[in-house]
Amino acid sequence: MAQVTPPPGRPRRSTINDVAREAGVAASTVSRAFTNPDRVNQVTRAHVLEVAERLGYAPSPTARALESGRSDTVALLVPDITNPYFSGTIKGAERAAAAAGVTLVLGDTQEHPPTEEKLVRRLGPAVDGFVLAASRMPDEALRRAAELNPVVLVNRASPGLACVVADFDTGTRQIVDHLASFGHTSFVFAGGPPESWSGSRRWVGLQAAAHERGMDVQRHGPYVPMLSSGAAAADAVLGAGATAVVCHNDMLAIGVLRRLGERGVAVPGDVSVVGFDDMFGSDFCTPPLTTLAERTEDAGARAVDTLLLQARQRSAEPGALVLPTQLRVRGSTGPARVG
Amino acid sequence: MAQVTPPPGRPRRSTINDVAREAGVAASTVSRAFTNPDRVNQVTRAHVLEVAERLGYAPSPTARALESGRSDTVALLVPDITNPYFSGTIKGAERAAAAAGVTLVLGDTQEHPPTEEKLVRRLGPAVDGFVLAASRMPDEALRRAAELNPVVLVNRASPGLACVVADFDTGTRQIVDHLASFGHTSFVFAGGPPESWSGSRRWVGLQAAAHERGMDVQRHGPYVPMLSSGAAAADAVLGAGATAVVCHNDMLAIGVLRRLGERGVAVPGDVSVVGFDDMFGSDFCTPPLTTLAERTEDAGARAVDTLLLQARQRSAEPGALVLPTQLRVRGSTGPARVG
DNA sequence: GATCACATGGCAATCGTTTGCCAAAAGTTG
DNA sequence: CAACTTTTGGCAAACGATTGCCATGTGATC
Repeated sequence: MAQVTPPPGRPRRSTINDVAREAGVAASTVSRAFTNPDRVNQVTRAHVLEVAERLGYAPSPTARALESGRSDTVALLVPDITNPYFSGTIKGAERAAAAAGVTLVLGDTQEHPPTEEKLVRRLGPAVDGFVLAASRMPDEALRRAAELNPVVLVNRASPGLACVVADFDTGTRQIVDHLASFGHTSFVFAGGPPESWSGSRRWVGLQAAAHERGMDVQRHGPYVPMLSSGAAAADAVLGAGATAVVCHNDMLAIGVLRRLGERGVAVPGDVSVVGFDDMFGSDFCTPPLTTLAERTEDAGARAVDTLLLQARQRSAEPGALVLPTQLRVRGSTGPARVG
Repeated sequence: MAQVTPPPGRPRRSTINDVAREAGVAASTVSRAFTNPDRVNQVTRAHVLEVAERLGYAPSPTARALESGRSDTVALLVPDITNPYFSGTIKGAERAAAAAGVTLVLGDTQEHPPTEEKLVRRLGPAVDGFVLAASRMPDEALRRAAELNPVVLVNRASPGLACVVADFDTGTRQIVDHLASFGHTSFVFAGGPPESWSGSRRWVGLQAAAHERGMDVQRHGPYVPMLSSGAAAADAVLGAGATAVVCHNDMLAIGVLRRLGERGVAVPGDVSVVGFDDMFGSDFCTPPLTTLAERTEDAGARAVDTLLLQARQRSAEPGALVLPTQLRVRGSTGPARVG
């Protein structure tokens, strides 16, 4: 019977069986040669590996996952991939995943809770767990997701779930101390989206610290954290006659800087500006931005590590890992103007 | 016989068989209800879907991939995830993948060809294809990879492979025209890594355009395209007494701007600076950078689209898709200083 | 040299789907 | 109403690995 000659297509990828046949052993032996070296004779193993190499064989993660239940894949979901703030988290997660020999699946939730839930549901059966960065999902949805898959949150907390968060309490106090040291007695907070967990933590921290120091603080916004929203925020700050503004994040802060520049307002002469995130670009805008840096790369890496721990050993320890923040003082803050 | 009661672990995810049993149909019917609606009666289908919903069933992409051969997953490999230049490509790829209902796996090759090859080999059996952005792999390795998986390159060309590239020929001519219009009669190119395909395309284009216009151009470098390399590049430019410098990319260009600022050199008064990429931040550095913008987001999206086309129908058309570039003229370029 | 343990390799079941094929049921046609 | 087509659902065989269990062969021990 003539073998069907496949038309000029892609050559079939060789499987464990091809290797087994070619090496004259059973498939199970090939499998063990790869995953369980002690279980097979050294010389057999060497031979198998040699044949595998020659055939260009690589084990199929898919088939492996199906049988073993582990996919050695973790998913990282971020609200907006393009936002440079998340670059660090992504990088860190990538690094930790690569170090652990695990594949990273990246999802963009578009700041949209339903999209996030849909992704979790779709990816769930195929990954070993989720790192949800700045998740917008309601607690209830998070709880449900965590029933089926290990979940670690980044800069978001939810009852019973492990998370990695920045130390906003200390960080915001540093900001307030810094402003106070320059003689500011009040400031404005230009707030971001109400659903943002980080945002509310920041506001709470700023209020508390301001209160401790007897400073006056008022909140404006919410503003969409984009450069273009900076104009509105800046104008509101000027309208309020404030000597300092702390912005929801650097994106907004840089937008504010721009607008102030356009309007001929001196920074920090007339108004001091502070941001959050120390995002890429914050050190080369004009003036360079004073901002509270988070260790986002660490956060991403630690989140993945925590997740893998949780997934491999089923020891679910829903602890919170708090990472220190650091105030980077640059040119956008200075002495309060008098009068 | 007493059923083994699982200790307080994660509840078992329901499978197609659970749904089938609960709905009183065969597993194949459930499968078809999801993937082949016409093949099953409307009311049966509705019932099955209802049961599936109730049980929180989601098909396992893993099992599906194993049988069907398609994983509905594509991998995007970039040299450096953190580099904001790639954000656009990543975003675009994500968008196109999401639109096609396909999962995106992200890999960071760390600008390291062996890492890239290892990733391709490891991920190969589990994905429907690769988008390789600014791949550093030698042509030969690319060819081998493309034998086993569909591959689409971004800003890299290789014989027989589909690619999406920026129109550097036109773009570089625009840069040169722009400089010439300001009276510059020569300029320096601060080059990037020699392996960079984009980099060499840029250099070739600049040379050709300069030659056409009778301008003099010399190449310095290579420089590692990071902010910190800007100092060396800037100093070299000053040493050469050039009136204009075109940098390998914006990262380097901004580094150059900084250094020139530190040294009290006026931009564009003394020296004009041009970059490539229109990376995030290029519009709010000081002065804002004149740069050649690529449509990176489009590139990522088109690459994924091309890849899926190639993967689904096995029509391998190794065409090159050339995307237009756009010169964004900002504050860093101006009239050549005289003398 | 008989006994035993251990190292090693193979058999076969399994993971959760998809899909080719067949059979039953339903509808159509003359 | 017989013969035929079409719709619809089920059976069972893959897909490519992993892994529990068993069989064999080897060397160690007494």
